[in-house]
Amino acid sequence: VVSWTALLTAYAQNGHFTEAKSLFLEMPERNTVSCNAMLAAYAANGDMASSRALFNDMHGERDAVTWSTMITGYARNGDVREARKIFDAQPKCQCDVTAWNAMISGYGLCGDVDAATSLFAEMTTRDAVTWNSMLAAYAQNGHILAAKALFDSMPYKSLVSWTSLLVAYAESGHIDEARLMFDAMPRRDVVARNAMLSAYSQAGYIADARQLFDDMPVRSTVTWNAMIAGYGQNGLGGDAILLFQQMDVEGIPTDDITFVSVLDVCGSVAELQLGEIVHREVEAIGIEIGVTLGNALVTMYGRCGVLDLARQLFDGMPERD
RNA sequence: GCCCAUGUCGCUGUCUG
Repeated sequence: VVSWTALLTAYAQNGHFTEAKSLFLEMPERNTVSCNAMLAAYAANGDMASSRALFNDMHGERDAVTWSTMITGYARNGDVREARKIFDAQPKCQCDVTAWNAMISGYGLCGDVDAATSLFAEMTTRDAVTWNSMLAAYAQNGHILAAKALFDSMPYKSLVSWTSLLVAYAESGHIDEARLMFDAMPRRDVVARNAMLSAYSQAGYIADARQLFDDMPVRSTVTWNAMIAGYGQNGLGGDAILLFQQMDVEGIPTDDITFVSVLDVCGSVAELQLGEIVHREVEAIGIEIGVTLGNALVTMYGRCGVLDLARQLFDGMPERD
């Protein structure tokens, strides 16, 4: 069961929902852990109805993970009310911090900062994630002052806390504050550096962004994506394209967002030829063209004036939003 | 008794703009 479940999760986390599902159905044996994994897989695929059906079947087989998986599933699929119902339906003796944390995050996600705050206040046992979840709820909903106040009162600050606040400053246009946070951080990882890189480019400080990029000891796909998007957003489409090509040369793994960013640049500077090359590359690599990539391709062709191709792609999309 | 599978917090993107 352990290896079947591990495989199921691997499929689900790489977007192979169909394979995950048939694996689940073919498993010789299922337990709470494998059912929990499938609950999460359904939720990641937006299928809360199936998730709920399985949850209902799990009656005596539910554990703490089951409950928090359902809470997160509903929250991420835009149904906080149902998430809260699940939260309230938990056996009361089950004081699982993770479920509380998930519920706070759910409220943060849907913008209900007040509900997050009161839940946070009710908690008697908080862990590091609890504090960070509350911080994120403030930070991601524009409550910068509240975020800062909470940050200052936090018993333990992790990289997550620092980065959350840094991003909140950057996105509200307080680049100097963001930079102060970055400089004051006790240590920095690749996520923190990526956040600062984006902060620079959002503020138009593209040279600082590039400097940071060059100085980074470790770069992730997100780093490259952020730099490419930064060039694009600052009107430096040529540099964006160069960087994309360098990614290829250096064998850096790409993802959907890489292609979306590059296609966006192609569209904005009407680089039809490169857009077509990227399109072919996407197909060559065999990435599935889902809504995200499909939208980017349609937009790119549209901006380049190739409306018939844009329309053809649109018609061929298996899913649209 | 211990180890291996599942859940909660921070970074990048397209349309609407």
